[in-house]
Amino acid sequence: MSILSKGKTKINKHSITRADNQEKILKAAREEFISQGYKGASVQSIADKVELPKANILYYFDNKEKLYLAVLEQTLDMWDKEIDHIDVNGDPKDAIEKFVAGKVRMSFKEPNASKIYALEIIQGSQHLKEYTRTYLRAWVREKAKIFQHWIDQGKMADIDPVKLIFLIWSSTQHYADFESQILTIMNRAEYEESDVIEVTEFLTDFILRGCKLK
Amino acid sequence: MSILSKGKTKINKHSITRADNQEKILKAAREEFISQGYKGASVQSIADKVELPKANILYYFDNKEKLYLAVLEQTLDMWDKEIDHIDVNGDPKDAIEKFVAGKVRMSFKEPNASKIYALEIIQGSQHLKEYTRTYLRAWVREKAKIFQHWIDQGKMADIDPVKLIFLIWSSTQHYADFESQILTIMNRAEYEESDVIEVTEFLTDFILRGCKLK
DNA sequence: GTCTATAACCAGATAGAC
DNA sequence: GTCTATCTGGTTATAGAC
Repeated sequence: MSILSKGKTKINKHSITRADNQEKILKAAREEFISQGYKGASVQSIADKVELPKANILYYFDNKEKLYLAVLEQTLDMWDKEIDHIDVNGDPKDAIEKFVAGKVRMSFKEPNASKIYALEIIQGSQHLKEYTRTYLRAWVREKAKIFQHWIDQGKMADIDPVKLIFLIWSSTQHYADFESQILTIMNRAEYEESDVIEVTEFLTDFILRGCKLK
Repeated sequence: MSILSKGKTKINKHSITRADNQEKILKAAREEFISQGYKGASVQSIADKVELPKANILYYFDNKEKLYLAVLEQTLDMWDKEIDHIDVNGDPKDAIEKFVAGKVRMSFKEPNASKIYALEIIQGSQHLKEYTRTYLRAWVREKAKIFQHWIDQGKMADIDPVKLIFLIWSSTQHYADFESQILTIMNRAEYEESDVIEVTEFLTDFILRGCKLK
């Protein structure tokens, strides 16, 4: 079930090709919305990419705005599945290692998920205010509480847990969002598997030290 | 002189009001380009904000694309002035403290400069490829060399200097780019002066520890 | 359900008066 | 230099054939 809406998806004999088409459309739409922006994205151009008539796209998703919302929703669902759960019963070193590694892997494997989300937030979170106010705020407070618990037990440095979460988010997502800049600076055409490993090692190491866990 | 172009600006008796108008237009345009995206931004809406006829804006900047480029250029110039110089003769602790503090101050004082830049990079750096390939790449390599020098002297932890620079960029700019998300999560309407101080303290402290400088 | 053709709209750019 | 009025092109969305 989705995070943004609670609607049910009907399954009938047509739904296989339709679901298949919808997947392809969402992927193409995400690329188009990222490179051209919301207004700059044209439904025609998305239709061309998936080789379907423009009217079909609008038939599936009603209009451009709903298509964009579907892209955002799919992104949030993807993240929700992927984000490692920080368990109060574990120890902080283990939790941070898993959290950082998960976020780095996600940034390299699905950079577009991070990008479309970043674009939306930078432009003012118009479509995600409610999601942020309810779901994300609760998530941050819950995790911050766990970190604070560990701090109170003297298990890690006495630092602001919320700022720690922001630092982990930003430093990991940077490799997705600023991909084009990083590749150009390093004079490379694309990321390699070794980059994922090196960045994970660097960030876990650095952040653990910042938390006095190493 | 600007980073992107090397053109000269003529100064005559009309240039005072013209320069004044251009400043206002660029500020309004930056806001419009951020909230609406490049294609979504309308010259009419920028004209309305500065209370000038649309044709005047186009007369000043020739066309929408050149106006956007002027906004980017102004942003880069602003950053260039602001970014603290890391001096090879100084010590790493001092350099990082100044660098982090400068970036945090800039993020809180001029969030829109960071936002318009982030939007451009996330969307593929189309207009900044050349700037990144030449100017920014050289800047990163030069600073990385200085860090490496300090590492070789055993003055700080043996970590990848380029990844350290990326971490400082991302963790500081996050407070500008993700402003809307951070404020919503913390249930606040806007940043306060105390936030600048707290974030600066948190980040310098954390990063210095990551570099084994504390 | 699918697709073609078209309506209705809006934006950038410019011609030309002042 | 400044501004009004207009042209032109491209977009979403829909009506209606298949």
